Amino acid sequence: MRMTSALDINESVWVGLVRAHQAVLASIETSLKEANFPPLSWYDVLLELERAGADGTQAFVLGEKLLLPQYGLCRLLERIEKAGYLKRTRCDKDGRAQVLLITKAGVEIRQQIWEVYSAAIQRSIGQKLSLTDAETLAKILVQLK
Amino acid sequence: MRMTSALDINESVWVGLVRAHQAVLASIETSLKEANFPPLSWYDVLLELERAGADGTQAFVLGEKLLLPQYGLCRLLERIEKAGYLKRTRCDKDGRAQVLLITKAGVEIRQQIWEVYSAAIQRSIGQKLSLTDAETLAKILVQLK
DNA sequence: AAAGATTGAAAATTCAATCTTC
DNA sequence: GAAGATTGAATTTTCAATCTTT
Repeated sequence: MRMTSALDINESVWVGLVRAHQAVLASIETSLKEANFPPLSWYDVLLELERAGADGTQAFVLGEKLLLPQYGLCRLLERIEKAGYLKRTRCDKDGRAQVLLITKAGVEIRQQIWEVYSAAIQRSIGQKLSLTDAETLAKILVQLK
Repeated sequence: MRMTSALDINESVWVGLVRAHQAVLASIETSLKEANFPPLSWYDVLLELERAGADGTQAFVLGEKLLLPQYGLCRLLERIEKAGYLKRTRCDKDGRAQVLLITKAGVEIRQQIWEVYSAAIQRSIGQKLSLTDAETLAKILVQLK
């Protein structure tokens, strides 16, 4: 009789990671879409800008944090700005760079999105895992970064 | 002193899931791109077709397995067929349906992709987790489906 | 030249139909 | 009418430049 090899277990982890990620993500994106809210990527941007406060954030710093390619960030910011949730301004210190500021409307939508978003997280994670399994999971996942 | 609430832990799980997934995925996609191989979605299709054997697979069954929307599957199959890795044929039993067959070239590329793919999995998972952590992780992730 | 940002064109994804067969 | 598949148009993503400032 054959034992499960170390090779197989890593494949199982990957398959599990893909399935779990896509299940939770689908649940979240469906909730957002039903509420007529923008996609999750907008939330990530708005949260970072809100955390940065009145000084704003440099665009390229945001890009590094969110692991977005230059053009990806640029086009994402274009759309969010067009929707009125952020402002892009030239940086005083460095003419090449941009400083990003969240608008009042941006703060409001971020809060509204969070209500739907966090409820979806509770539904798709909180209701499926025991507290101890959730804690164990969070601890192990950190090692994969 | 404040305890971590059950609410917070679920957020941590979600953040961990997103980060871990994207780290491993990035490693895999980078390896595939370096080797000039098609994206991962092609692999999933080819693997299913290879498993199905000489009888092939009905397209809509594949779509359900891979959780793809009708149009998404249709356009994916278009591209893979155009690359010569599968054939789409009308189903005898049901004129609405399609039977998919992997080609010889498809079998070959699937095998080549797997060599790169599995190596990337070992690097981004196997080298970061102990065997027991990997086993625990796989077990807990299944519950999130 | 390097860093930060932008853009045109191509490819992929999505939405909302539509088409064909049952 | 419903199931399976396709398609036109719109949006988003990607690649490969290009532009501006340091």
